[in-house]
Amino acid sequence: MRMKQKKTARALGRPRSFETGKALDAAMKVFWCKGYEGASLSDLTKAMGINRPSLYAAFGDKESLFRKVLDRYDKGPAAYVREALNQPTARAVVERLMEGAAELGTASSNPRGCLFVQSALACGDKAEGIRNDLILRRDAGEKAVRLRLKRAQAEGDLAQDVSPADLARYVVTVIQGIAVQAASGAARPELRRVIHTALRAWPR
Amino acid sequence: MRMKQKKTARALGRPRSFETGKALDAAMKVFWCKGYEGASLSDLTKAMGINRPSLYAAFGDKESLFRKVLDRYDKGPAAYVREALNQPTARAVVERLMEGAAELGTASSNPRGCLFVQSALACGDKAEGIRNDLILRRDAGEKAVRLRLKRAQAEGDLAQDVSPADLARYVVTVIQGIAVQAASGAARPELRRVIHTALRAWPR
DNA sequence: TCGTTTCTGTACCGTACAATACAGATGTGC
DNA sequence: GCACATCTGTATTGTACGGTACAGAAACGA
Repeated sequence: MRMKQKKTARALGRPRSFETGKALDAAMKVFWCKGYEGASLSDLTKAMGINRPSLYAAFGDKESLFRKVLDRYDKGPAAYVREALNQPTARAVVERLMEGAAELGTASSNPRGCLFVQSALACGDKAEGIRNDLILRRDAGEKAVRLRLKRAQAEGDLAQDVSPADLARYVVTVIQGIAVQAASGAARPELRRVIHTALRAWPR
Repeated sequence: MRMKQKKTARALGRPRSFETGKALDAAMKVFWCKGYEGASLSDLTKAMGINRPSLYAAFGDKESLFRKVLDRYDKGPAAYVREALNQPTARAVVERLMEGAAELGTASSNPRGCLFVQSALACGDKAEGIRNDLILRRDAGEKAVRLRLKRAQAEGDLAQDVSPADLARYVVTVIQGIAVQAASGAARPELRRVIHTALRAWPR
């Protein structure tokens, strides 16, 4: 019936004392450093600068908050993936993917490594849903690379005798290895040399 | 003074109702599946078939138990590394390393993935000591590969214009990527094709 | 048989966890 | 100014965690 009160989302009641975006970024860093299980609600509320009931009212429980953080990671730190997939050639796509992973994993403004890889590789029973979600997200990334390589093949940009599926899986494997290396403290120049070596496998 | 009572280690007092080796293997699988933090003492005692005070008497606290498990993993499931390093050529060494990682990570008799990689990539504050220990063990593996490649170079088995350090780090990165893939459910044939692709980077 | 030593099993401790109840604070609309 | 809606802060809940006290059981030597 009435369709007027949705425009400006007027604040009714006491306004929030924090920005949800900033709070999610703070939560992201905590999860990124400590993993899903390793991050306690006290860690989170302390980093976000809010207290527990506010967190629950704004983001739901810990699992719901983590999923919101994952979505934000997708659009923020992990946006380099989309940018890389838009490169004109398959070779450039893969180069940018690997370089982006190395840059993100070693950036001083972020925790090290990759949130998708290290949040719940192995976990207790309570976090299995999260773990499976992360597996799905990693698989989605691999599929996107595979489809991009298939397109490249259709465009004549990639030799017909290579398997886009195999090449995509190799690329994703190297990227995940880079994430582990970054989380273990590898420096960016070392990872650049790893990428240089990895690209020697490019089909010729 | 007297040096007689050490030969047969005669059992004094009530004997153990379990074999420490079997119990450690059971604990290994729990840590392998759930990670260091995700494995609770209840999970461990249930899988090991012993109760809590027996665990503490035999293995110390959780951290001490985990370190004993790591040592056993080194001599058991991870023994393929030493075997691979003994291959006659650098190329064979690297092939066996990658294949061993894929086989171990996807063996039906084991949990998936690699204990060293997924036990504590990211963790809470209490487990940081464990995390650092695992980083040191991974670094030690990389150093072993590097030294083996250096030896190969000295033996004329590896071209002089390649960097053993860079190549070793690439190999370890691929292996760690394989571990992530295996933990995420990748099948062995897929990983074999990843290895085939990865080996195309071998210096020619 | 008895004393000693070591292991087993139950029951428990203090702590930290994720999640919430409740009261007071702070804003909007009328 | 007043009712209402929403957020904040303290204080608390029940539960699961890692770790342990204590009593009884099972082996040995004398």
